Amino acid sequence: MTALQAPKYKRKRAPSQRSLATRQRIFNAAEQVFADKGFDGATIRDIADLADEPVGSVHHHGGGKENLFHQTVARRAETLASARMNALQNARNKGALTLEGVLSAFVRPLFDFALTDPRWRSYARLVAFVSTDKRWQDISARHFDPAAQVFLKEIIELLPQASRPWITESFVYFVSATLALMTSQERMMSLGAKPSSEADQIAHMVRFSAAGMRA
Amino acid sequence: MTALQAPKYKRKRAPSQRSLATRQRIFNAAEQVFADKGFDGATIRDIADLADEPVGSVHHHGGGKENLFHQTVARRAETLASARMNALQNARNKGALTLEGVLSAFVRPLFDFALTDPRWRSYARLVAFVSTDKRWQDISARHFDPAAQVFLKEIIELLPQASRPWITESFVYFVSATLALMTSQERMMSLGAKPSSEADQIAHMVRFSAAGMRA
DNA sequence: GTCTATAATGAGATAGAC
DNA sequence: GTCTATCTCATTATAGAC
Repeated sequence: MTALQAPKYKRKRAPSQRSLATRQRIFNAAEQVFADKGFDGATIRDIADLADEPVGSVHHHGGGKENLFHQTVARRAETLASARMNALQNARNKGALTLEGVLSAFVRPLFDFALTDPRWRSYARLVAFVSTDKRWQDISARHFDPAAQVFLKEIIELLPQASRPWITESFVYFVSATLALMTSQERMMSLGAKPSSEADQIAHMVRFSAAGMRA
Repeated sequence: MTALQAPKYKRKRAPSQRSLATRQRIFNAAEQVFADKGFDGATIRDIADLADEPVGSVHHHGGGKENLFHQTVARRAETLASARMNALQNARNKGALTLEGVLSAFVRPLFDFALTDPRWRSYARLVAFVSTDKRWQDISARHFDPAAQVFLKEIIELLPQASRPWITESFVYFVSATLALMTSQERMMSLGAKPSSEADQIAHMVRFSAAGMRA
């Protein structure tokens, strides 16, 4: 139940186009509902309604609520990890790496994706849920930690005078600020900030975190 | 249902000692269970079991799940807000305010309380839940924003050259780092940090945030 | 105020016709 | 693969004896 479900032993034949389409609609709906209400707050029925599918269909494709959740997170994880690694490589190619460059490479892909596909915005909130709930630590470790480790290593090289725990703790604060950026727009406004443009906010957050790490 | 329940119109007589005691045990249990599992994940039965009280009793004292949640958050909110204001005043009395001093005054009371009463540790996690879930924005605005506004104003005076949105956004990152400090111990370890002492971590976090704000 | 029993609802999951 | 109907269980909430 903690492992991702193994592929079916032998698939008799390839899934039909229609099957793939409903499958996608179900996962899109699951992504949005889980992002909006969290795992416990979401119900299979919410998802079924949003996908405009019968409840049984959600079970069929998802294999149960928990499994559906796993798969929903996993679906875009690889894409995100690759994009982050690519961004890091691009930053390297442009000359000497800076701390800001590394942090940007970690953050930007998520927001760039969201610009063209709003579904990535839901996925980002979903990532926030997974990252903050101890219950999903396994998922987090499997899908997000590997990339985090690479970035962490890069930061350590850029800050040779800083201690290892300092950098790790700082990195966690950086990630939490990233999640806050994705989820706390209302909170900022309730504290009286006129909303800056998102691009500005990202730049701010990166600057904030980089300065914090160098302290 | 969004407002805190009004005090009973006319209480016939004062609650007995025994009643007050069970009431406290119920709220202590609610605090812990809500902090561990969140609002949706928690059940009245979990709370009743932990308090060693019958389910009906939890309903009687709590007035329904949502009301119980509100009250549980409210119970310590005033104490926390006052302690923060006192800490700020103490910092002022010690001489010129520094940014680090202001941030410490905001963060430390929560951890100081937790040192002598572990229940405050649950409450801290509860605050994290409330602060990150849009659904509880009202509670957050009522109980935590007033103090936040005071601290925000102080920070604005200390950083006259910084823009208002910059400071607000930075403050949100600071708060998110505070919450991460309270909830992400495991995450830091899974990223390979040996745990620093809590006092060190708090000092780190304050230094990180102050440097970020000044950037 | 306390506690037992029970109502009423909504949840996840499954069986089986198509 | 799809979809309807149903099962089973856990939940919140309440009624009413003590």
